[in-house]
Amino acid sequence: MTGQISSTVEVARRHSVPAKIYQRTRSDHASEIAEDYVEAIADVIVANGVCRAVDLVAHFAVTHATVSNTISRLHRDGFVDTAPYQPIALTAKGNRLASQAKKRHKIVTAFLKRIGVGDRAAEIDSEGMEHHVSKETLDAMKRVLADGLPPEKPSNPKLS
Amino acid sequence: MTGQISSTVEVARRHSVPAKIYQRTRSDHASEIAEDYVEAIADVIVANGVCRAVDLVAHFAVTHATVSNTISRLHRDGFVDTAPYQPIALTAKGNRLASQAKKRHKIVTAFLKRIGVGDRAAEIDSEGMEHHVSKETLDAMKRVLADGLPPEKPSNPKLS
DNA sequence: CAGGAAAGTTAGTCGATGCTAACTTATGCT
DNA sequence: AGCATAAGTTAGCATCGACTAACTTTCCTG
Repeated sequence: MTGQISSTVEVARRHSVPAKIYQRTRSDHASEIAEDYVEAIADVIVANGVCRAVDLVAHFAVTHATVSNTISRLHRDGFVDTAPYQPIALTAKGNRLASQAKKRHKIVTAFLKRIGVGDRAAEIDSEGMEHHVSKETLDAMKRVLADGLPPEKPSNPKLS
Repeated sequence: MTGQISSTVEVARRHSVPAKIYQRTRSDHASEIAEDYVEAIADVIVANGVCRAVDLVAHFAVTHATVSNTISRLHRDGFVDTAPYQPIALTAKGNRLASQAKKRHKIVTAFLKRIGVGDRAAEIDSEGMEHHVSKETLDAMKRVLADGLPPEKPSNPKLS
């Protein structure tokens, strides 16, 4: 999966930024659903004591079959602990991922609200954005929440 | 594709926010790649006069085969205009999407830099985030860029 | 202008994510 | 206890996005 990529990236270095970026974007994709699921599972457990597949069916608006498949993958990848017809629990690994995702999610949501986005849109957008926010950006958001906007950078003095 | 979703969403209304959100996330997914591609194609055309598949191979660090497939889909969906062994042009529809994506991308990048994210991370994160930013959030970003942070909402005065 | 390299296409494969349909297991209610 | 309904699983299919391998077309260069 990495063999001939290096050469392609090599070529791409002549270009502005990209290439590597899209690699990242793609591999992230895989784990986005994992994050969404473990986060949801954690929420349901808090709310109901246990999490059943049917809760996720409702949460994600997909069919039972899809949830079943996805849970299998999560189980295969060590995020959840479950057995046929049993409730779904998080493993340590799953729990770590869930709480990390939740933290990030909260910050992004709070940040969006802080910059003037309405509650509803903030909820929705943070859902999509959270998976693409790097540590650096997250830190910047935290700083803004705590201290407000940083001073404007002197990068465009010639413009004024 | 919509038949039994309505009933599932119905069920989901008992829950907090979700359900519909994830529907959106999924259908967005399809168009994310379309956006990335038309944006890249537009850039390459500006830079080189024409865009060939090989330019996209470099840009996205994927194989020729993948680009070929993707271009076929874009053609099928009316975003690009091309023929075998010919350069790739954007249709009116493709152009519209490209310039819209580019605009959004620029705003997100500028915004991230403004809140203190480094150039490199701003480029990378905006790539992933741009597809998940609603008009409302985009407007909020524009306002911050123009006028700074809005006054803090009176929602948490008890906290201070 | 011929031949080879570069560019592009096609065929076949894989995994993720979704679906429907059909089946099995569990539960709950009378 | 016994059956209907709810919950969960399995099988089979489709699409997308990626890959490799093999082939074809273009185009440049000697």
